[in-house]
Amino acid sequence: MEVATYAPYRQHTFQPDFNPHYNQYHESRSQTSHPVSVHPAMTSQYQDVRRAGQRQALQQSSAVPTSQDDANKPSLPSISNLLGIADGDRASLPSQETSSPAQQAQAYYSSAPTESAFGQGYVTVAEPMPSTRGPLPPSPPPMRSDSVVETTHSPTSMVGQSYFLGSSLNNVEAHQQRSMPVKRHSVPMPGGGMYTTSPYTMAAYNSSPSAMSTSSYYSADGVYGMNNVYQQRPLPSNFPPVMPGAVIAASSVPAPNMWEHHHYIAPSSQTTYPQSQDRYVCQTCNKAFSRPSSLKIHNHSHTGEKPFKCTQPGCGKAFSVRSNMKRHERGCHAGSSNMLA
DNA sequence: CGCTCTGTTCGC
DNA sequence: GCGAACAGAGC
Repeated sequence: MEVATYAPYRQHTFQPDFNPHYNQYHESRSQTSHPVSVHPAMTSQYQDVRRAGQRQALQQSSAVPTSQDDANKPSLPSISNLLGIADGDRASLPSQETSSPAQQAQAYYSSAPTESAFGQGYVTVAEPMPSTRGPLPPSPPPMRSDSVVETTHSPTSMVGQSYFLGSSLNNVEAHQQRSMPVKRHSVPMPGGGMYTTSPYTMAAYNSSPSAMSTSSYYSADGVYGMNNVYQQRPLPSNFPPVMPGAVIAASSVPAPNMWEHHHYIAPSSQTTYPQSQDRYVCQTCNKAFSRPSSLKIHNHSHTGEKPFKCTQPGCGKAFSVRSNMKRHERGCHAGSSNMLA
């Protein structure tokens, strides 16, 4: 398993999926107005990755490079090390070698992200990743369940990380669930636009309830507010986001218990990460927001609630966002005689 | 300092 | 034209 895991890992190094921090940044708007944050860049990257990731995920089963291929490919140094190790292991483990690409992919996801820092620590929010900018790159569906299982093994100390993990796991839009067309969603997570990811998300949460409860999944403490909005408490200021680099470094060390290493490293890397910005995660789609009000509004998209009704007499249109309603009035009823204003 | 409101912007 | 998200202004 470990060997297989490494190879895939490399491949996905840049996928936002694994980068909770950015994942969050959901979607990204290719926007322009966020000069300061890294998110935009990450976002665009993320989107690209996301799409590519989806394709990749689909292809992964067939496209997963063999260990040898990986060795030849340029990769992060740490990964190379891992690969080298993995290769060595493979020599001794023929069975793994023969494993199908799909299996490898699966192994990769499950073990890397979840078991180890990837899943939990690494996913933290630098926000965004699992914010987003979150939204993230696509992670193949198959691994989720496995990864979850792995998660259960992680130490409770990972709590904060776990929280993010959830958010990062999928920023899958509720659309999927609702079968509504997704727009920009980004997902912060791997599944990115992949609707298939939604299942993962849920699977991740549900599949290992015990893990969540025992591990003190951050969201567990959250409370559902009105409109099904999940009210999460802001992350602790000292919340330790794990840097991917750190994780990689950790992973580079061959160890039976990967998560232990990650756990160890995570703390040290905290200082390097910016405080998480998106502390409020939509429980439905795992999308993270920096403001509770944003989360509330976002929740309308899931509930279908449209509290803002057009004031125009003949217009019964309703909107989930007040500004959209105003826009509507300005644009559609600008000339209307009934414009009170 | 944190939140809500509002306007702007992006993507469809 | 509309849904959705973000950032700034104001409280």
